[in-house]
Amino acid sequence: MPELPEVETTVRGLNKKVPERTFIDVWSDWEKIVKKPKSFAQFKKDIKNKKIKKIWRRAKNIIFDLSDGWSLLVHQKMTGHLLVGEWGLHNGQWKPKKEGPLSDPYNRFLHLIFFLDNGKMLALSDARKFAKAELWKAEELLNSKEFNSIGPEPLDKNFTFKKFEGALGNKKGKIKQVLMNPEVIAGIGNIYSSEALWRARIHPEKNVAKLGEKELKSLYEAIKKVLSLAVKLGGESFSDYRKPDGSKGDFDTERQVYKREGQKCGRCGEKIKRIKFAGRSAFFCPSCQKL
DNA sequence: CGAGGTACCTGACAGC
DNA sequence: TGCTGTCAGGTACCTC
Repeated sequence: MPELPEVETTVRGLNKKVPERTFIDVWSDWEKIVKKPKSFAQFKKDIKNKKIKKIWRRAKNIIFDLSDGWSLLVHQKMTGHLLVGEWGLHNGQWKPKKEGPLSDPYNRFLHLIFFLDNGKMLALSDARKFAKAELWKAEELLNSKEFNSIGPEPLDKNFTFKKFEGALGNKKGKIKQVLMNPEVIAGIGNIYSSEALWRARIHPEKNVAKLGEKELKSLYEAIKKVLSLAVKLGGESFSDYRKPDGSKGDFDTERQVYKREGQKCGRCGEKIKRIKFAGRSAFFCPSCQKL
């Protein structure tokens, strides 16, 4: 699933394509994907004729500011991604109208499609159906508990080292797990936590309380660097994630440890290891990242 | 409160 | 070929 760089890439792509467009209709073969309002029929009714103003994100949530003070929130979760293009229905299957990036097999799991007033469509492809869409009154969303419990944005200008230290605060537990907690810092998931820790030469299982000032500083820098590099490259597409035009992101060349078990560390040549804790895989170099 | 497990789902792939 | 098991980018919720 997309992490911060992939979500940011999606937002930037959408902002080039859909502002000023109006929703004409919505289709779904998995109505449960809409969590708010509870009834899909109501969702359909509510979103009709709403105009898209701009798209932004908070953590991994994508928010469409709509006319009349409404907001559409989409979370892509593990395998979801938003696409803009044109599809046609053939024997119950949506097929892209033109050959190209949208024909990529990972783009074929369309479960929610918004029809726009220019003939194009905004579609959510999601193999695992974990993604969600919610329609909010903008003010209600901004004041919601879930929205306000999200940690600071690591690419914000005001995300200072002090703020980073403050976010980690007196957290206990393994650093990788803490980095992935959305209430601590926004947007970091399994890939970029592993990648940042490799760059900072910190073992993923190191206890937060045992990190020295120097380690914290290099981790802070590593997080900002790896995330902004990934944004610049349009994110990671080794699996399901695709940009809004259906094409792949280019972070793959920079991937040092994630999903590289058994391959050589780009720094010291040692074999990358995979361990499991907190129900997730962690990848690291046992020689560069010691406990 | 923290840690750990489960739930939500389906597809890709490895191994037999 | 086809079956089985493992793994998957997230996060909410439950229990101990």
